[in-house]
Amino acid sequence: MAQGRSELSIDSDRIGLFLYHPTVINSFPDDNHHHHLRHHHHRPKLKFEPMEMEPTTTRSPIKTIQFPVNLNSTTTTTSDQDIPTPSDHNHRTVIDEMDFFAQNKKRDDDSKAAATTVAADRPPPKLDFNVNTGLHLLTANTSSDQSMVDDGISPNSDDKRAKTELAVLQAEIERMNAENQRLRDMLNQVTTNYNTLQMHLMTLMQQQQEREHQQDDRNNNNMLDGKVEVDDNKKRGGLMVPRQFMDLGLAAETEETELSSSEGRSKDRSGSPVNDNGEAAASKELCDDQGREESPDNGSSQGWCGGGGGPNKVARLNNSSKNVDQATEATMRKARVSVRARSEAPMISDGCQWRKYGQKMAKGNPCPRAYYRCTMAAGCPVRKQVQRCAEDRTILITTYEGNHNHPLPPAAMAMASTTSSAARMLLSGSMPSADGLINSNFLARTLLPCSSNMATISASAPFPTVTLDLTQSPNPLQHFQRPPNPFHVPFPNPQPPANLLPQVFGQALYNQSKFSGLQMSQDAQLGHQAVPLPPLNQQNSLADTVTALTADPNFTAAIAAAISSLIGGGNNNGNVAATTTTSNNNGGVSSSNNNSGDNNKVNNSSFMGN
DNA sequence: CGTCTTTGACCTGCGC
DNA sequence: GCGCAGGTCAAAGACG
Repeated sequence: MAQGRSELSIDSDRIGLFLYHPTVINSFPDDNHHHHLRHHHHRPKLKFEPMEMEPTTTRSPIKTIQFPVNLNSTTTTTSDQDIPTPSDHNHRTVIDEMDFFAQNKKRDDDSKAAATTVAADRPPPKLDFNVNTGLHLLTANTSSDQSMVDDGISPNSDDKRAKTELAVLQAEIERMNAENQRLRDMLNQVTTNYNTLQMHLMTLMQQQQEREHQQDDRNNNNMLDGKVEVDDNKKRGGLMVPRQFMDLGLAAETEETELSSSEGRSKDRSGSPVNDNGEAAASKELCDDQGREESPDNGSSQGWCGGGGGPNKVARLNNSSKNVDQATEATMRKARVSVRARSEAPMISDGCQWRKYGQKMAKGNPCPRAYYRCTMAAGCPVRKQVQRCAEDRTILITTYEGNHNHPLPPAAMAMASTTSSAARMLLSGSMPSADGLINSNFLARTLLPCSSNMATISASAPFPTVTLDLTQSPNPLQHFQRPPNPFHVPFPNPQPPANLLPQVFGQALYNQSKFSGLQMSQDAQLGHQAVPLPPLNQQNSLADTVTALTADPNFTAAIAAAISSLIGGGNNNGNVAATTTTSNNNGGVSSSNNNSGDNNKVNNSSFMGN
């Protein structure tokens, strides 16, 4: 809570209309969405065409035929082949399919719905079985079965026809699948780009706020009223979020107020800490004050109920759940999204409220690592670690882990969606591999189009981690990221320390070397540059797209609408789903006895604020 | 007095 | 089995 208060809150509402359409809270819902999207174009055909649509001559015979056939055959046909029983049902289904092909062969005139429906009544033609088999095979995906049945039963001529069509259908299906995959990738790219843009906007706004904030502080030093206002904000704490919800287009006033409040908080904090010793205290203050950059990570762990313990506890929680989900959840829970950003402000708020539950000196870094837990909802599993970069303490490294199990305020959506997207992609790439390796190519290409040097993937880390480096300005957004910032004093060099880049990119390269993606060779070539880059054409096109989008004042609305329509408003759903799962787990999680109580209190307050 | 932060202790996983 | 490091817990203190 305290942090929530002190955090600089950035009104993301202005940035995106996602607010009401949180796209990425949960990875699973997204997956579903993607899946849905994947087949969006074709599925309807599959379901409905067989009966009514097929006959239509307007469509290409191949497309219309393919899916209808598959659907019909899947359930009934499979049984036919497997068990060649002369049951009426089997014949009927076969007949349907047969007629369907017959139509194709004959042409379309006869076809129409009548063909399918009527076919059921007709006696099964001789060839039906063969054709049916072919269809069935397609649906079954097993070529072996197909060949077996075809060879044995069908006459040569018909069999050849069936095979030919089959081959055509298969090719078409493959093509469709490829197209679906492409569409999925495109959607991911668009989503990620959008999220990245949001993050950049947040960063920019934060910097601007810092400026304003400092100016306000100067002014406020002479004006007590200003402080009073700040104090009010502190007391309100959670109200900040509600305000953000309410005022999508917050005026500078709000920001200033929040900023000033954040300063006050930072002061409070600096005073509160009991110092062990001079150095420690100094480092703590430095880290604590500055170490609040966030991005609610939606990593994607539905099952992770966040209760106290580490993976072991997670396992315990998931014991009751499905085994399959276990592995997935565990993997997802491990997925982390790290955000690197320069920030002199005491903290940056993404709209979430956090409670600090621990601090630890990490090896190799003089700055302590702070552990925060999301307190916006009871049992929210999301945690974040905040630590300053050892090489450049002006850089805040915030690592998010877990998935929010509650609706996020608009202010939190930007970071949440960004991190969740990154985590989701990370997981999507890593899931197939047992060792948690990541398809860095895909992810990098997805993340990088907008900012080629912003995103890195680390598979060598204990957990699959995506690092979003906001310390560098992406090409398309340079004008964005580099506003004259008087408060950027400590950072004469906007670029990260020279010794830092090798680590980040070297890791990415190392990871890339592990993968044999389609563009492996390309990445390898790019590897010399230590910057994974997407194909130039893709890069350019995306850059242009991003530029165009940014130029459009309504781009966020357009994107949000498009994505939300595609995803089908999974935001809240995802949250809800996560909540239910979490609630179950919470019992176990509550192992953090006192914490649970604290969380509840905190939650109440936060909700009241909301 | 309630809430939040601090911080030492504890737990767990991992490598040797 | 031991030690190390990361991560978490929870009592105590600080703050409003």
